[in-house]
This record gives sequence, C-alpha cells and structure tokens, in this order.
Amino acid sequence: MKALYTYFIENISADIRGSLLSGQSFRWNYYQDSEQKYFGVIGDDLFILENNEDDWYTVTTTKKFSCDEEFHEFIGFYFSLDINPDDLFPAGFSEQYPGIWRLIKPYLGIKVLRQNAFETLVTFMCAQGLGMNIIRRQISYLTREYGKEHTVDIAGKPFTYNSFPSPETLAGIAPDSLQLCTNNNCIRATNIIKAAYSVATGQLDLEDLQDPDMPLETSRERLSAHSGIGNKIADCVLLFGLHRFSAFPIDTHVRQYLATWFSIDKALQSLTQKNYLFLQEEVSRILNPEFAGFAGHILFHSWRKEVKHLTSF
DNA sequence: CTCCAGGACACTT
DNA sequence: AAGTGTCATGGA
Repeated sequence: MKALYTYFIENISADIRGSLLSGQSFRWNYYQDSEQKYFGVIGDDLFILENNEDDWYTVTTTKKFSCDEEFHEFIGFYFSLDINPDDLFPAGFSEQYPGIWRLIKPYLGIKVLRQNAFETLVTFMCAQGLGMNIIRRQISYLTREYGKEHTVDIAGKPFTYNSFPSPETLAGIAPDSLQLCTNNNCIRATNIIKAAYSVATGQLDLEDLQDPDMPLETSRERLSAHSGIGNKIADCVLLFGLHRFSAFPIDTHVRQYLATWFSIDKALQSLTQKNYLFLQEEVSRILNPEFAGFAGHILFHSWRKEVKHLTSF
C-alpha cells in the first residue's frame, strides 16, 4: 500500500483541464466525476489534481518529492511551463486571423504534455482509425491487463491504479491476447508487440530520438520504419512523447481545420506522402515552425470543441 | 445500412 | 515517385 503526499501549485498559468483532457493523453480522467478534480498516472505514481480557486491546485500523489522546488520542477517539465505562450503563434497571427483567434483564445492555456515516449508510442498505435472514446477504453484495458497494479489508501478506501505496461511485458505477449486491447484488431496488436520488442531490445532507442539535435526527419524515419507507424503516428509520438514541439501530425480533424480556417484546399484531397509533406510545408508558413505542433494541438482542440462540438476527450 | 473514427500499406501507373 | 484502392472494427 502506497502512501500519499500533498503539494500545492500556486498561480499556474496553464489550462490544466484542457491540457489533461484534450486527446494528447488517455491516462487522465475526472476523479469522482468532479469537473474540478482530475486523476492520472505518471510512471508508477498516481496524481490527483484538485482545482481550488482560479489557478491554484492541490496535488495529492504517491510520488515523494524531496522538496517543494523539486515538485515544481517536475510539474513545470510535465506541463511544458518553460515554453513561452507568446512564442506559439507568430506575431500578427491574431490580426491576420481574427475569427480563428476568437475561437482559440479560450484554449491558449493548453500545454503539450511531456509524456513518456513508450506510452505515447503504444497509445497512438492503438489510436489508429478509432474515436477518442474507444481509444480511451483500449488504453484502460491495456493498463489494467498488463500494467503493474498499485493500491493506495484514499480516505480509508483502497484505490487501485495501474502503471503503463513496460516494453518487455508487451514484447512477450501473444497477439490474440493483446487483441482485446486493440479493438479486436489482430494486425494492430501484432504491430504493437513488434514495436515493443524493438524498444525492449534497444533496436529502437527512444532516448536517442528525444535528442533535440537529431533532425526531425531522421527521428520520424526511425519510427515509421516500423509497421503500423506512418507519418501521422510518428509525428504524434514526436510531439507528445519525444517533446519535439515542431512535429505537426495531420489527421482527419487537422485536415478539416486546415481547409476551413486556412483555406488550404489540398487538405481535403487524399493524404498521400507528398500531400502530407506539402501540408506541413504550408503550415510552417502560417505557424511558428519551431512550435507548429504545439500550436497545432491548440488548434486541434479548439476545432473539435468550438466547431465540431465534440464532447469526447 | 451507411458513415465515421487522431491511418497504414500494398498495389498499379 | 506518385496516385489509387484496400484493409480493419466497433459504434452512432
């Protein structure tokens, strides 16, 4: 049974809810159905974030920090607080696209989380061609089935949660077993097991890919060399799991907003390799290339919420 | 029954 | 190299 520790976040300038529940992680949820309280797992630790007032949060966690400073460093890293929000969109963006700016303004506090690379890799391999709700369910199955279980005493009641399964664990299971966690898709289960094996054996070194000095194209090629990983999933892993904020994944929603908001007609044509790269090139002229993916995630979420009115997260 | 969901890949030109 | 069709599965 793990112990709990309490820390405080004071005056944080970030949209915590939006960051946790905008489809970049599927490991966070409302706690006890409270809109002000979120819980999730980072590594082997449970985190419960409770919004007190405005930008103040109480954090209850199984992770013991040696001091307050270490806690804030951890939070700052996870929520990318080191990234200046003013750098995300180029100067003049709000004047050039006032209509879009009005829609995304409530979401400018959303941060791209610095998540674990392997988790992100598996998560987005699962996500292919599925809706958010189903993805969430699959990841939940996956962690419950193969992740190490922990129990913690919360107000006298035992609360269980699971770590994300390790590469070694996933590498060693049978496809027809994992299939339950991949919407009964055996091909996808096989691909995930292969990728996990590749990570477990060191053939795919995710630490390497995290190196900011490695060209983005090289990182992407290393990832998409694996079956089941194309441009889009590779870019998602780069952005959400390898902390490469320039990586700009293009999916069905992104295509829609590129066409509607930025009048890029080619966004609606078939997404061939050439067209995919062309669209990224176009985007690099609209957004700040260094943070294209970061800004793109804000646009993505705004589009889903404000235009499509989707409630899944 | 049709269409959609944070696509990938083999197979023609 | 580039474009086109196919695959896969559950949910609305």
